Amino acid sequence: MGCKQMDKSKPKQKHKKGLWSPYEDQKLKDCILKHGHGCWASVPINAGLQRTGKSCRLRWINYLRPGLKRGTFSTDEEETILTFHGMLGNKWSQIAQHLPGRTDNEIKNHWHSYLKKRMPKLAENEEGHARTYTSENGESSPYSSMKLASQNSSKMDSFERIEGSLLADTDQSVSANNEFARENCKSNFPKVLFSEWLSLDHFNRQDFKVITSNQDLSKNNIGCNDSMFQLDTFAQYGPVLAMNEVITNEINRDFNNMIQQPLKFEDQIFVNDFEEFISREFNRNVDDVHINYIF
DNA sequence: AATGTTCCCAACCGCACCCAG
DNA sequence: ACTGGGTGCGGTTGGGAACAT
Repeated sequence: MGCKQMDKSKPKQKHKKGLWSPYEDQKLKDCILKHGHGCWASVPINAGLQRTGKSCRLRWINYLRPGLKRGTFSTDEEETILTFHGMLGNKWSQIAQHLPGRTDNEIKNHWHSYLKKRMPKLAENEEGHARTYTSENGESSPYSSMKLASQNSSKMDSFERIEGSLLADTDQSVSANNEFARENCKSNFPKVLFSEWLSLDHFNRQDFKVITSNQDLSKNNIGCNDSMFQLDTFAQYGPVLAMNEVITNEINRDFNNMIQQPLKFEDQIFVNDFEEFISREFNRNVDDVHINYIF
């Protein structure tokens, strides 16, 4: 860690609280777009904001970060929340990893506002043949047996494929899941895939190559045959981005300048920069440059 | 229209964890 | 081994919008 930009000799500033103004948002956004966030404690100083680094981080993650979905949750998203809440309990950040563009805070709020209230109904439907599932913290989820029973659903399939080895190795699937989630948080599991302007149908071993800050990995070609979820094979390679090989060589230098460190979730801002960069440099409509998030 | 109540969401708070010194 | 700073997470709260009376 070690935030070298911090000036510890500075007298304690009175930090502003409460809602963020559009002006503050812009300042924070500009600052992070320009410098990245690096050490959050230094962000308010760099941005000239009278906020704590913690507050800046929260504002960025929950509101300003590119790629965030706003608006109401789809039925599919709600289903996902219910499914993973049944498995993980109140592990909002882990649940959020399965809902691209949604934040843990948003999911948590949605849960308390809507989904929790639906639980009694779901539980009623389950009455009589409920096999209560107990999460790691001892919470029982009356609806989770239903969810667990639906492990053949596509969502569960994809989840299990990603976590397959762990789940297969133990009958303590809950702890395995949590262990995986912990590891997943710590690891540099690929967070983003540039599919560029090709559809995923074009996604194959020839078209794509891995770019990484790790030189040892940069030689590897990694691809997949048909679906996004086979990208779990990427996991073993650490931080990766995949993109059309046609543009790879041309942008490699600029890309490496942009990303000096392994990717973190918050580094999606660089992705956004990169998207603009591609569209500008290669005369593509920015709408045709697609980014797919992998969780 | 005025007032009271409920609901939702953004943001804060406190704690745990990690890591460098 | 200990300490202190930074980060991330989950619980909670406060304010404002929407709704009811």
